[in-house]
Amino acid sequence: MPKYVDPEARRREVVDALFRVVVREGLQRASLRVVADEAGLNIGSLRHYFASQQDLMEFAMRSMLERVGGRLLRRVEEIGTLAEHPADEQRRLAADLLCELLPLDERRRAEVTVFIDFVTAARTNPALDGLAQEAAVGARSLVRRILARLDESGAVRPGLDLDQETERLAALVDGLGLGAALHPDVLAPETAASVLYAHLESLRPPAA
Amino acid sequence: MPKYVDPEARRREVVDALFRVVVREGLQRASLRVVADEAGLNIGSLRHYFASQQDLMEFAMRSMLERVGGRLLRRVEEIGTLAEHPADEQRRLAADLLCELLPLDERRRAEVTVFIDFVTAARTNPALDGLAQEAAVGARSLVRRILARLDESGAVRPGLDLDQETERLAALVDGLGLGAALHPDVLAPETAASVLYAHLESLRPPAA
DNA sequence: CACGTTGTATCACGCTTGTGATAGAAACCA
DNA sequence: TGGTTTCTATCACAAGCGTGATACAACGTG
Repeated sequence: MPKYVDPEARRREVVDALFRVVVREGLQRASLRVVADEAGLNIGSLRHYFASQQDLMEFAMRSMLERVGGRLLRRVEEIGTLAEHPADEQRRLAADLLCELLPLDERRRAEVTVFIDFVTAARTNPALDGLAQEAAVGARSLVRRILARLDESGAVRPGLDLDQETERLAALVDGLGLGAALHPDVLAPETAASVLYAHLESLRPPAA
Repeated sequence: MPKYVDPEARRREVVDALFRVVVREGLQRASLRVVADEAGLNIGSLRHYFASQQDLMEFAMRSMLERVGGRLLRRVEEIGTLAEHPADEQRRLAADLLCELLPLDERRRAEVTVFIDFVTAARTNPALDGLAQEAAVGARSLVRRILARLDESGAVRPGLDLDQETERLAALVDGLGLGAALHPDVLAPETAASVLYAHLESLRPPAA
């Protein structure tokens, strides 16, 4: 009982293929023909689902951001109200959450890698620039919310400049992700994670 | 009295042209023809100074790293023995130095931008990978040396894990540079600098 | 059955790419 | 001056690119 192909599923397959190509050979090698091959599709079929190359790129980047963003938001949900946990655990949970943005396994490594390529490409590609901007704002908003919760429940030193700390933490995560993704030999992913945990520990209130 | 062209100067001109193209349109658009045009040269002339495209890319990346690295080392020299200054100023000088890696003016913005493009390209370009590795190691070595000096002269809290703090500071600078270069509207370069200064202040010894 | 939609597959076109080959001008040296 | 090296300029080629056009099978629907 054959049916029409689910176009949404097809698009997802194509995007997955594109991600594999990007991880393996970089965004600049992700031409329509190469992506089509990787997806086991004819270029004509691929073009039936994506009107143009720009269209594919834009859709792929949006998909990536939605996946990562969705995962993060879901994890925020799971944690729920941080205030129910002891302060040590609150900071640990916050770090766990942000570890989603570090290349600690194959999945996350792929996501970080693809993210880097798209974000840098967005600088000179107007079609992607809006999404990159969105991602930057969204990431800061998430970090800010985490810090605010920690602050409200007394899991971090009082009187912190949350705006400043948001930028510091966001930049730290970006830098750790970048370093661990591009130079795992120089910065081991586990080291990156431990630095992140230590950073959050450095925000804890004084012992007395 | 015409003389033979200084090939070294010519190569430098070509590399400068390449940098301009990369800043303006991205590394991906920096083809031999485009770079030659930007340099006001014929592609044939360009190829007289660079055997191949890979050769040009490699030479350009090495040039960039030497420029930035040289500037940093020179500034370390200028500062000399940090221990001669009061602790507050030592930390400020350290931050000043690292600000060389933030896009605080056109020159630094160009350098950071080109750096990002080359380092990400290096991931899938074996010819550039060694240089990128070198840069990553060198940056950490520099940061480590700065922190060690601050530590020796008591300008930072005693008992710090210098390895950990090196990675934290290096990642922070990377993240701030990346954010401010790619999304200056979201992260103003001056904000990035102030975050960097604040970070070093957070390492100061307790008041008592 | 017939008809419109959806999906797959190919061809051709114009363009850009890196590169090999070549020719000739310009500069230097003997 | 003649000869060698340095430099500029151009052509041709194969390869890859995005894309428009088209043909045809597969499918769902009336």
